[in-house]
Amino acid sequence: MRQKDESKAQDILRAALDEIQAVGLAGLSIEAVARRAGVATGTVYIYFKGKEALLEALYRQVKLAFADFVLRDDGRPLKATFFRMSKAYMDYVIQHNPEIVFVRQLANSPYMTDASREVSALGARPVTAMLERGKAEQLLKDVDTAWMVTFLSETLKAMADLAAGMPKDQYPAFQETVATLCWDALKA
Amino acid sequence: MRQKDESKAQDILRAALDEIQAVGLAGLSIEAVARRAGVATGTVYIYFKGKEALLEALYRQVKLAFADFVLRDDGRPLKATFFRMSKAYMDYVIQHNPEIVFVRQLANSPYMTDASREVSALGARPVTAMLERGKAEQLLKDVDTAWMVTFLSETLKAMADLAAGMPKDQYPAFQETVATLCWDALKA
DNA sequence: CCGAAAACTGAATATTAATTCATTACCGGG
DNA sequence: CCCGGTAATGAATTAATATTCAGTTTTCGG
Repeated sequence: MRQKDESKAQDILRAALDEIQAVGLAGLSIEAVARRAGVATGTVYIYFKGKEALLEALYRQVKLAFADFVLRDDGRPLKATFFRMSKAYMDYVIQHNPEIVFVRQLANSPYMTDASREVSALGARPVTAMLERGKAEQLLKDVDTAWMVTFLSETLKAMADLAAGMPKDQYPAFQETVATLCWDALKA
Repeated sequence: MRQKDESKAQDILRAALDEIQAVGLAGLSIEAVARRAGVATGTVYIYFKGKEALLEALYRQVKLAFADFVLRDDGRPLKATFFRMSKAYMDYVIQHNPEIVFVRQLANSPYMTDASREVSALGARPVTAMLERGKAEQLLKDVDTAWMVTFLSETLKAMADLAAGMPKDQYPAFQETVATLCWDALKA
């Protein structure tokens, strides 16, 4: 009996991501996704129960890939870890524009399910852990961790956007500056 | 002959805004807007050419209202001014949450037209002026002003969002905390 | 090589929602 | 108080697109 080709599921997710960047979540059609992935519309329904399930799977994949990219707290001195993670975060935003666009658009859409919300918290886990350690070591302010996570995530995201159209040679200095602003904001 | 009731156009725009907050731009239907505004679906088309025109009119109105919202640098010591403006900015975002949500969602959607992009340009002047003064007085870091403006605006916007569903009595402390984070980030 | 089981197809169907329009309700002037 | 005209209505129309499914192709074990 013939086997499902799992790389096809990847093709479809990738096609959906690119299509969303092109026409937005509101303008996304399964037909366009299928065409872009080089399969028939019906095939999409073999790999995903429906549009909602497809978007949920995509969200999950994007968020978990992100967590991998930013990497775990490696136990080096907090400030070094903080800077490394902050810079990695900005790198990710710049190198993965379609993913960022998708996540932003899904967040306040009717496709945002509770399951996706859970995955989102999971993706923020490494950042959360690092900030908890900083608070425990009294190197960071005694401020609600959830507030800090939002502060750091949203600030880095917004600033990385700013760097999108910047000459490459200015970027390292920019990155250092932004990480310093964030560090100064949160340090005790 | 019967007159068009212009307050009805306002009702429809308001209903669209609230509906978008409830179901997102992707889930917006004219029927739901009409129901919320207490008119028939056809009536929407008397006041707006179509869905796209409605959204463009709404965007224009929201952006111009935001531009009218002026925070003056009153010449008091910089830190006091910084805190007052930061808090006022968050107040604005909280009091106009539906508008903020709408603007964010439209920005990454196919409804974002060039006309809307033009309307968007105004607004950050008072913040810029305050930051320039701080740099001149050497109270703030010597960092590109445009970067600082983005940092402050986007951070305050993101954090104010977080406060949207917070018990009222926690808000003043939250506001103070966030303003302090931003001050510590930018101070020399 | 064959048969079967599952993948794959894409046209047909169902659904959803934007837009239209024939009809009715309402207002203001004569 | 009645009439002309516009506002308002909401069911019908149209358009787009999500989903299904009967038929076809591919793969794989024997």
